[in-house]
Amino acid sequence: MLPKQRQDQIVRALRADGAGGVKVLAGKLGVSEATIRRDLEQLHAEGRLTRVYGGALAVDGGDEPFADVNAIHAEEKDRIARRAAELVTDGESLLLDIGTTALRVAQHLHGRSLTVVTSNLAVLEELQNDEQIELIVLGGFVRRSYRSLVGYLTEESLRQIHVDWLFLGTSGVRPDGRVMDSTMIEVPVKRAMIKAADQVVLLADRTKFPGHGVARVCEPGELSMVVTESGADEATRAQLTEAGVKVVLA
Amino acid sequence: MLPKQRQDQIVRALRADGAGGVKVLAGKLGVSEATIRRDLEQLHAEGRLTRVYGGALAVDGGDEPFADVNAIHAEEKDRIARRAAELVTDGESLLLDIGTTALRVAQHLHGRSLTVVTSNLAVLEELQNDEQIELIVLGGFVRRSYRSLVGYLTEESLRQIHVDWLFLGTSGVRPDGRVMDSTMIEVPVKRAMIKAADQVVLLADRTKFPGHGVARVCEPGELSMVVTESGADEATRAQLTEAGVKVVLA
DNA sequence: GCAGGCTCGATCAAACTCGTTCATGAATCT
DNA sequence: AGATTCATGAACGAGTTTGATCGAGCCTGC
Repeated sequence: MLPKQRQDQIVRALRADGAGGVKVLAGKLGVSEATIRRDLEQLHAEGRLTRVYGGALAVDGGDEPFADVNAIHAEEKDRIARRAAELVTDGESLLLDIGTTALRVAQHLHGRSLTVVTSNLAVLEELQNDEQIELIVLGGFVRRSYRSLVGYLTEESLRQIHVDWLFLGTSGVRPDGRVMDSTMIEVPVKRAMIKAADQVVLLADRTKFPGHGVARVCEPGELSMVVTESGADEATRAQLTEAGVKVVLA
Repeated sequence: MLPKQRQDQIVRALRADGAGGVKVLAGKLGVSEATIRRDLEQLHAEGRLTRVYGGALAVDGGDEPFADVNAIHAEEKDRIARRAAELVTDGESLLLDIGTTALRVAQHLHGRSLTVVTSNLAVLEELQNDEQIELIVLGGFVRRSYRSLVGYLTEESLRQIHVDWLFLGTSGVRPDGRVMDSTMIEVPVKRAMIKAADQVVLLADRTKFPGHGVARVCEPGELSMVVTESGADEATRAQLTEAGVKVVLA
């Protein structure tokens, strides 16, 4: 990427988020923090952003809280996401589900050569400026509360593609191994996603074992792998293993 | 290949990708980096691209988005966008094209009860938090430099929907009334958009009359209306009127 | 108000890019 | 045929960008 392009993207990223930390920007754009600092200095001199300690603010909407920049990550959930990201080899394609779980996976994909397909608007924002990643957005109706795309357009788009990996979130896994979800409207999309992937990986921290949900997404047999953590209910894990699902502890 | 041909191709490549590095262009065109540098120097002198360290950027010519330097005709372009937004009645659906022109229309839609369909990521960002608006995103490959979605997924999504209004941007309208675009890759998407709308409205400020572009988007007869401003070339306007297009001055 | 962790700018070496120069070969002119 | 023009690629020194490192300064929690 050209230096000028990178600087344009920094400005764009700040417009989207209101603010950005040096470390975050460096990760997003795949360069060192030193380079980001130099860019910020230059852009500040040009009046295209406001430099602050730890990062920069967008120049117009500069009243956003900067606290988010140093937000603390939920360490455990992040470990699961990191483990999931390690499963994928460069050059492969993956499908990221709706929800924060999938967003966390996306955060670990920066700088890698991958094709990412998603209906998750938070993932789109996260990876929008990452040149390395070929990003494909599924169509659909914007569901603001969940920052996602749903509906028949999404399902139709899924029928047009096929990927190596699917990373699926869930509201909970029932004791018999069935994967559940709390919102009906997402279920047809999740089913279509399962059909569009070779490997279906479920991401679920220990609080999802066992868990509830009104809508059944799929049977355990439809999963290839479950990434979870130690502390997840033994019986449910056994049920999954029996169904031929590989259970990985992050 | 002739030098002129090669230079045209460089300009075309930049329009498609937004920017290009010397090394990348040399590889693409099968010549040495020295030759590319000489070409870039010459094209820069002709104003057909912007030279930057490491390569070149596409020049702001067509309905080219997000180059940050478009504060020039902002006032006039905004008047056209406002006029366009007034055409739509609450409860109706509209399709917004790629580009800054469509983004400006979106900025005038806040708070209204409408269904907005788009493949423009800037429009998505603009309307994402507007509860009143039902927002539908077309699928597709993310084209970062233009903040848009393109490709067969986009076209396929367009086949699934139909809207009342389409607001179309352009790089220029030829003297015979043909609507042109500067980037080939957008054309199939724009054609699919035209098919998916009852009323096709072209938005074009006076600098687009007459204008050029490598790719033909549609014949004047396919348009329902053109919103422009006084000062736009009379002859071209007459040509449009003759083709049955209503020409509105903002 | 103190300690520990971050962030900062400065500095340096390595990698990259730039414009210039020169030699080569093809096409055109004399 | 010989001379001239022109585009091209290789080579080179100068200038630019980048990432790593380091000491100084700033923030936060105790």
